[in-house]
Amino acid sequence: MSEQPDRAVGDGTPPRRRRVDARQNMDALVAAATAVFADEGVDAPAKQITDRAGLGVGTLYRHFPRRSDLVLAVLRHEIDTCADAVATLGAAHDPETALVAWLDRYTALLAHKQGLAHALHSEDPAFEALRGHFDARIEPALRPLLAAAAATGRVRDDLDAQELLHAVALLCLPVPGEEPGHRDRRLAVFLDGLRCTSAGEGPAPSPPARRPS
Amino acid sequence: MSEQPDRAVGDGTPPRRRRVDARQNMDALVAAATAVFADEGVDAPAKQITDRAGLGVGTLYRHFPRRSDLVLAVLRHEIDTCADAVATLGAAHDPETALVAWLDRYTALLAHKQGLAHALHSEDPAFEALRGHFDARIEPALRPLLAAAAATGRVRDDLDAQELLHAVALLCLPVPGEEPGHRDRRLAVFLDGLRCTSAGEGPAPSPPARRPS
DNA sequence: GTGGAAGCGGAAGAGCTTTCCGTTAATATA
DNA sequence: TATATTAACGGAAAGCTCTTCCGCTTCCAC
Repeated sequence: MSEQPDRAVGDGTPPRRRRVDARQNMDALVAAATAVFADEGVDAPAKQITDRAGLGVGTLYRHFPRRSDLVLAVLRHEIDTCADAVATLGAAHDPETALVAWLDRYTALLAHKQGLAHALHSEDPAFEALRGHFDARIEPALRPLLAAAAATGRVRDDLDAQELLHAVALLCLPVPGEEPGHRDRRLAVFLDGLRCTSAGEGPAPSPPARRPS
Repeated sequence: MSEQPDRAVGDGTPPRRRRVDARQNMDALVAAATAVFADEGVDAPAKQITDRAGLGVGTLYRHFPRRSDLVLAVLRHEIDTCADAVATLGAAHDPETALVAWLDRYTALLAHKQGLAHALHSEDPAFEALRGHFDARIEPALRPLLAAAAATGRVRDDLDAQELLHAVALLCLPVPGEEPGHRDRRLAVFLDGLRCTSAGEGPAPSPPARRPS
């Protein structure tokens, strides 16, 4: 939640401030990356970012050794804001309404930040830190809201917060040639599935899940 | 559905047979690719495939200029078999049961062939041919079955075959650290959403879809 | 057989990520 | 202010990939 500290913390390391030019360069890189990611997605070449920031590649890698460190720096604030929205919505609406409204907020984040949904599902270990922060902030925020909604009996309770987040994120992935409305429609179908089960305790009435091969 | 012809077809091109060594090499490449894809997914380096086949990279690119040409050669038979299963299931069951059973078959294909689901959603133009064949074979097969199921009134009719295929394929994508059962559970939720709407004509009762930004 | 085209192999070129280290310049200290 | 220290910079270079290209080889029709 906090930015990287400007001082080394903990055990007796000498208290040396981070150089201010270093801090400025980091900020310039984040600003450049924000612009480039918006134009070309999170897979844009590193060179493009460093050129835009007027810095060398070495500097980029010094501050952001893995790609997700940079993506995370760009998105940290928005991810946190999305997580914090759970509390606001939960206070203003009944649990079911709040859940749906928050999921709407969540899909907006995924849809608006081109490449975020994709990065979250990348097998590439370079994106681990991003997934880590995402899970650490979003999942704990959603959990109580989902539990409250399930307690009303109008939302199924056999899916945990993690699964719900993953499912929705998958459905937000862009499909190459598709029309714009499709994403919303498949999300609507999924949400209906999330609600229509009236069973309070037992397993969902859908066909038994197949064992994965 | 058919393999590439051994003779040039159509307009007056001279009728020259494909050389038999070329044919053998193509087969060797497909066999090698099948093995490598199974081990490492469809993104495995080309070198690995040619080494396994004992051929040069030039030969690979001569026969399969784009990656999806190779993926397609590896999977063509299984995709076609899956498409053909629609007719069999449709003849043996009522439409709703047949639809669910076929979707089960479809998810098995996506889950079993590591990387297929991912390749289908890749932005990379190198996978266009694969998507093309997929859409050309699978979508027309599913369409009448979905229409029949919708006609029973027990399956919603506001989603076309293409959208259904895409949605299910997205939900089949692997999520990096997740437990095996999750995929089946989110599919089950989606299927419930596909069924629970009793409205015959009107739009689904879920909240209005937001415009994508 | 033999001529010519189809096909082969791997070198070469281009693009990318990531590392490394000589140089530059910010900061602490006097 | 002057100087020593060292964090931080920049870009060359290494390493990986995909893709193209072209001289050489092999097959096939005649």
